[in-house]
Amino acid sequence: MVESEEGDEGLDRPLHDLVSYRLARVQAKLNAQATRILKENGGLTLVQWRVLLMLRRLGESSVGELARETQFDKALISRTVQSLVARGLVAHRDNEHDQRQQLLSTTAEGTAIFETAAPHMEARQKALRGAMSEEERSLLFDALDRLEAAADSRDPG
Amino acid sequence: MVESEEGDEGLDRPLHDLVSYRLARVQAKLNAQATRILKENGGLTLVQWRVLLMLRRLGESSVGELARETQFDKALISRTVQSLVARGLVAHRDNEHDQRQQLLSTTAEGTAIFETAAPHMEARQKALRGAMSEEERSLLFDALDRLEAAADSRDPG
DNA sequence: AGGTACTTGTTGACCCATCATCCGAACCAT
DNA sequence: ATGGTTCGGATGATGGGTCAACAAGTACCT
Repeated sequence: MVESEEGDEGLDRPLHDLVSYRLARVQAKLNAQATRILKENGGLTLVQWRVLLMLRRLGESSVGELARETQFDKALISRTVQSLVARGLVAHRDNEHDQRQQLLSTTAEGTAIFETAAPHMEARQKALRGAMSEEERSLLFDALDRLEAAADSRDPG
Repeated sequence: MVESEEGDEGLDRPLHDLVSYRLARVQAKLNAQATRILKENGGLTLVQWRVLLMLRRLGESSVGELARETQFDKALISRTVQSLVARGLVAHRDNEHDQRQQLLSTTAEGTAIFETAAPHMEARQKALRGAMSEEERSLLFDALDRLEAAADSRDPG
């Protein structure tokens, strides 16, 4: 049932020893921090921010493209784009080659809001990178890769 | 506007280089994995699982205690406990010393469901730990600590 | 006792996130 | 062209997660 030496391998460990728990905690905090920064500097939500960021990188793109690139659910992107259009931060025009999709782009106002938030988000990203050395970050990313792989396996046992 | 040497310090990096983004991705996957395992083995949600786990560790406890120990919001715990009571997995009795709180404990059925899920969750936890060496894990945890600290600072610039 | 402040838990509102489903458009067979 | 399949996107439902407001209980203080 369990390897002979470790009766409390999993569930009786203190929470701060559990990988998944620690990651969840840190991620929640990072998320909260980003959310707060965005709220205070332009009033974007995190997903709205990511969409604007991605539009800025890709130029005119469709909902599907944004979903793929941001790795967010297409339903989430669809709703977020609607909110951005409603706020006048994103414009859409028909794609004459495919009536199913609309091509999205940021408006001048969208760019303005983006640029309100951008320096703060850049500073944050820089601070996060600064919390580790190059070596550590590469090690961290490596470990994350392996965790991600472990999370993908269907039966972890 | 930006430090002289690094025009693309933050926002133009590919997403997989962004710490917050990577963590979010991995955490989402781990979460999805745990959610799936629990759904298929007893039908608990992740929060319900954590509550049952904590009750098993702490014995009879209040909503507030559970919130503190799991580090979840008390509102979330409150609602989760309600769902567990509705399903008959958790029992409550009045605390005669403090009329505000009820003391919660798992029922026999709650324990049974917990034990259905437990081996799978243990195996998962073990697999996650196994994805790294002791050294790497300690390094990872260290890095996470610093990220957490960075996330706590109010202005990251 | 009465007043005040703090604690405990519930509720409502809101956003994030995922899943299933549905619809119209597009593509592709025969 | 017509029928089937796939694709792009929208929508509804559900649960996670946070925050603010609130009611009731408790504690303290005089």
